[in-house]
Order: sequence, then structure tokens, then C-alpha cells
Amino acid sequence: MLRLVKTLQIQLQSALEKACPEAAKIAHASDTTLNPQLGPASKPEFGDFQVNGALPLAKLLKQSPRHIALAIVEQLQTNKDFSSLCQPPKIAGPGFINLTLTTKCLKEELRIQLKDQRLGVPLVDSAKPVQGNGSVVVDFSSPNIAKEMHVGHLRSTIIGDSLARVLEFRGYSVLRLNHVGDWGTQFGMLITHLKLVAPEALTKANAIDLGDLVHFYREAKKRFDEDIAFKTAARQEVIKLQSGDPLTIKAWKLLCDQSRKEFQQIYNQLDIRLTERGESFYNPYLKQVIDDLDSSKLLVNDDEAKCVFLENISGKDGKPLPMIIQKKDGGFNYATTDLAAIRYRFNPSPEGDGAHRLIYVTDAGQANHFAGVFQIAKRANWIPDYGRIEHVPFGLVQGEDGKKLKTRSGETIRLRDLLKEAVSRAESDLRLRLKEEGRNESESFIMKVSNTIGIAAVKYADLSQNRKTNYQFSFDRMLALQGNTAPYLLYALVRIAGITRKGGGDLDIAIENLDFNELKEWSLIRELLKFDEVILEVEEGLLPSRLCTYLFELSQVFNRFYDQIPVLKANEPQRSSRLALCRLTAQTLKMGLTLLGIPTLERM
RNA sequence: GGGGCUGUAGCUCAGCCGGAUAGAGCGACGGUUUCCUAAACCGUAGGUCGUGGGUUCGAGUCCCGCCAGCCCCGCCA
Repeated sequence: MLRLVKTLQIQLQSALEKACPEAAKIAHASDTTLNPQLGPASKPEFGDFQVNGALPLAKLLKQSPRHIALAIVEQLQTNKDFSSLCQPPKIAGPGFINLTLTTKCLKEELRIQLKDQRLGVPLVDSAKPVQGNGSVVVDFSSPNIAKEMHVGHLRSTIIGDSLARVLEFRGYSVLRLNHVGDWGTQFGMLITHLKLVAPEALTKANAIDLGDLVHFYREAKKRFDEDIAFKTAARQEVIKLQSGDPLTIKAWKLLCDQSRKEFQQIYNQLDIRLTERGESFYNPYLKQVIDDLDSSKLLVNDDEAKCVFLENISGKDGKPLPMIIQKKDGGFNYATTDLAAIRYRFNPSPEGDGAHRLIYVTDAGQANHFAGVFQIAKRANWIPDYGRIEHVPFGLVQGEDGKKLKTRSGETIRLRDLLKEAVSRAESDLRLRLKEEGRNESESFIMKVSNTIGIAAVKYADLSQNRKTNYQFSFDRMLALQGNTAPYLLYALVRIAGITRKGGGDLDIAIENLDFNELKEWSLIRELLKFDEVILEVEEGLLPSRLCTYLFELSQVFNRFYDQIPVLKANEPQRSSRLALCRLTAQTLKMGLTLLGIPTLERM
């Protein structure tokens, strides 16, 4: 319905200017235009759209808002194109203008959407030209080498993937970058520790597995915090790594390979595609960062460390907060790497990615860090005029007690265990239901369905509740069959698949003879037509939860339709018309879920 | 001390650029099945939108103060 809204916007604009010439003159004088304030109706009984633009003009024109609304309506009714789209407008309340689309217009929109594989969502090329090479970087997941993926990586991975999918669907060339932690102090301490306790791990592939590595990492971290000599040795090791010492590099590569294999299993299970480009990738570009900052006079030596002092951000003492770019031991830290990454990602190919938008999906705790890094990048002129750089923050995953999610023994929950539990819970729910309903299904069916539901539930729960605030994790809630959950949405699709199986097999029906006469049909049509706008909202606001809310509402509207409106038993042309609605609902739900990274089922 | 985020129904959360009587879901209570999967649908109850001011024709939404919770703040990422 995007095109339609655009058309209405233009018609309203013109009617408003004609109805209030004095106000229009004033607006033009200050180089603005009058805003009709067109928006979706706040309630179904108000129609499809509401126009609020009359209200703010009342004071200026010293007329009642209803009077102004009337003048606008009169202008609108002289426009034949408008009258073919909307029924006669109604003035309501203090001066709102309510618009209801004509059934002819709704049917035409529906027909267009039924014919469009993209369900009305425009490709970016036809929307507006993009500068740079049109690519978008989505930086997400980013686990640390030598550590297992845990709940902390869940949100970044799932949200980042979904955003990447939406942007790809819109036609951007998306770089899904896994900025893995494969560099830095942690590495120095791990290698130093392994040299002492398990040197074979540093020279031979597969000498130890990731579980052991995690164990060693914990020991190393403990020693690092307690033992000053160890700390110094670890820092030396980092310097060796950063300066390319062959033995250290070899050990480092082995550790990375080991971790990579493990990560890949999780990504396969979640159906997530990523390009690994760890922190180490930017090693050759770090020096340039220092030089650039130095030549633009941003770099300051402070207590032997090289820093940039931030503007408008002060530290404990009230003085500007420094960001350390090079430590006094000569080592670089994550701020340096992040700056090098920004520079590289905006730089044109071949010395960079030529991106026009950078998106970072990390926890909200890093908000200050990114604010600082982005500020420095701006001041150093590394962000082109058309460039956009955004931090997409998210809150902690908490347990149902409101505290940080942990195992009973108080340890961090491994991602693989969490996914396993979701699937096994889905499986026992399913087996119970099959028994209750006396259904007989094959083991492969049970495995496929429980796997799909389990993973879908975890993903959907996270995406639908996406906000900056913390997120309360609950298996019971996410696997519930009712409410705003993945199983509820999947079930709506299964119902449609049922119709297809039982007789609507060729959903490739004629769409020229659509005939609707039920309120529940029109509600479904109106809901289906909102899809394109929702996708653009997600693209702009980077909030997958908007898409989730929409899909849930669509499922609800469909279930109401399904409950009361017979499809297969209806006479023609209703039967074909309703089948068309079912087909489009299925396509929309499927497409929406795909954009969330969630696969669908025919039966469950 | 400074900064960020959050505070909406018993619980979990929506609420778009400020717009009409603040919405869902869960839970509670009650109803619906000769019919395409009832894993559904319908109804009832439940609110000082943390709090006090301000701006505005109009504030859950914007501004300021206060209270509470979480997070970040120089050589970890």
C-alpha cells in the first residue's frame, strides 16, 4: 500500500494548500510546507487513515479545526482521483478527517499484491539511489576465539541475521561480518598459559578440544588477574603476536581453527551465514589510524599512552574522557581496531568495502564505547557525507527471576545447551500432543517438527521482544502454543497448508474475479496490504520486533477469518476469492518468517 | 561524581512524526467443536502510564527536577 499512501499524501497536500492559502503562504515563507499529517487510523471504526493536519492550523487561522477540516474535505471532493480511492471523508472528534478506502481500490491493491512475488516491497534500486557501492555492513554475533558461544551471543546473532535478511531482501548488498575476538590481551594470556601447561595445543591441530580450551582460558584469566609476572608475559605475547612472530602466529592460527569449527556447528543449526573477519584482519591498518589521528591533530600523549579526548563526554573528574588508541607498551586495543574497521568499511574498494551504512549489533553495555568511537571517526573525517553508522543495542538475557541467566550451578549457559533444551522441550510437547490426539507420526517427522519449533521459538522470542531493555528468557513462554509466539504463527501457516491439501491444491487461481462480502475478509485484506510498509519500517528503524508484531496480528486476523469463513465449502466466486486470500496470507507469513530467519512447516 | 538505558494491567511486553475512550498476550473467570488441524475463536474482569512541574489546541510520547532499577566510565573486549 506504499504507493497508495504516497498518492494520498500528494492529494492531501494539494487540498490542504488550496483550503488554507494564507497558512500555506506563511509556511512557504519560512521554507516549509503544510503537513496534512496522514497516518493509519488509530481504530478500525475510523476507517483506514486519519488526517490530523487541520488541528494545528486552528490557532494560526483563528478558525475552528472542524471548519478547517471541512474546507479540506471540500477540496478533496473536487478531485476525481481521490474519490476513486476513498469514500467521502468523515470529520470526527475535534477535527480529524477519517478516510476509508473504496472496495474497488482495496481489490485493485490486493490484485497487484497477488501478482507480485515481492508482495509489494520495492527493490532499493527503484526507491532511491544509494551512494558508495550501495553495500551495508552488518557486524554481528562476534564471539571470542577460545571461548564457547553462550547466551550473550544469542541476541546479537539472531537480531543481526534478521536485519541482514531484511536489507538483502530490499536489494542491498549486505556484508555480514563476524568480528570475532581473535586478537588482543586475552590471546596473549591464553598462549602464555598454554606454553606452560599444554604446549602441544600450540603446535598440533586438534590436540585439545574447545571444552579444554575454555577451561585453560579460565585458568589463564585467573592467573592474569592474580600474577603480575604472568600479566607482563601475556602482554609481551600480545606484542609478539601483533608484530608477526611466526611461532606465536602459528599457535594463534591453530586456536582459531579449533574455535571456528565449533562456532560453525551453532551457525549451521541456526541457519546463519557469516563472513568471518576477525579483529586481526585490521592489524595492517592500525598504524594508519594512529597516523591519521596524529595528522588531524586529534592524538594526544597522556601518561605515555596515545589518546583522543572526547568532546561532550567527561570522565570521573569532570574532564574530557580519553579514549586510548595506543597503550604505553605500544600495544593496540579494541578502540583502535574498531576505528580501523570503520575506516576500512567506508573506504572504497579495493582498500575497503565502500559501504554506505554500518550497523553494529552488540549489547547495550557498549553504547558508551561506540558513541566514543563514532565521534572520533567523525572528527577524523572517516565517515563520508552519505555514510550512516549505527549501534543497535540490546539488553541482557535474564532468567525468569530477573537475574542474569545462569545454570543452577551458577555458570554461564552454553548456547548449544540452550538450543538443545529448546528442541527437546518442543519434542516432548509434540509427543504428548500426538498421544492425546491419537496421531501416528514417523520419527523423522517428530525430529523435524521439534527441531523447527524449538529453534523458531528461541529466535522468535528474542526478536519479538527486541528492545534496548533486558530480555527475560523463558522456555515455557516461548514454546507456548498461544500468544505472540513462534508456534502460534507456524500454526496459522499449517492451517492454510491444510486447506491446500484438502482441495485448494492449485492455489494458482484466477484473480480477476475477486468477490468479497464479509467483514472478516476485508480485515484480512487490509492487514495483508500493510506488509510493504512494515518492511520499510524495519529497514529504517532496525527493529525486527515491528515485523514480529505485524506477523502476529496477521495471524490473529487470519485465525478469525478461518474460524468463521468457510473456504473450500464456499460457492464460486467466493471460494476462489477466499483461496486467493489464503494464498497471500501464507506467502506473507512465510516471507516474514524467512526474514526473521525462521523456517516454516506444512504440518505440525 | 559523570554518562547511558529503563520504569505502562497480577506477569511479559506493544504503543510510529505528540492526536480521538492507553493496547496485546499470558494468567483468572465464563462461553464456542456434525465443518478446511479447537495448537483455534468469542466474551468478562483488571490502569494515579514511577513521581512533581513545564511546553502545547492536545502529552504515555517532547523539556526540566526528583525517586527506583540496570549498565558503562585510562591502558580488558
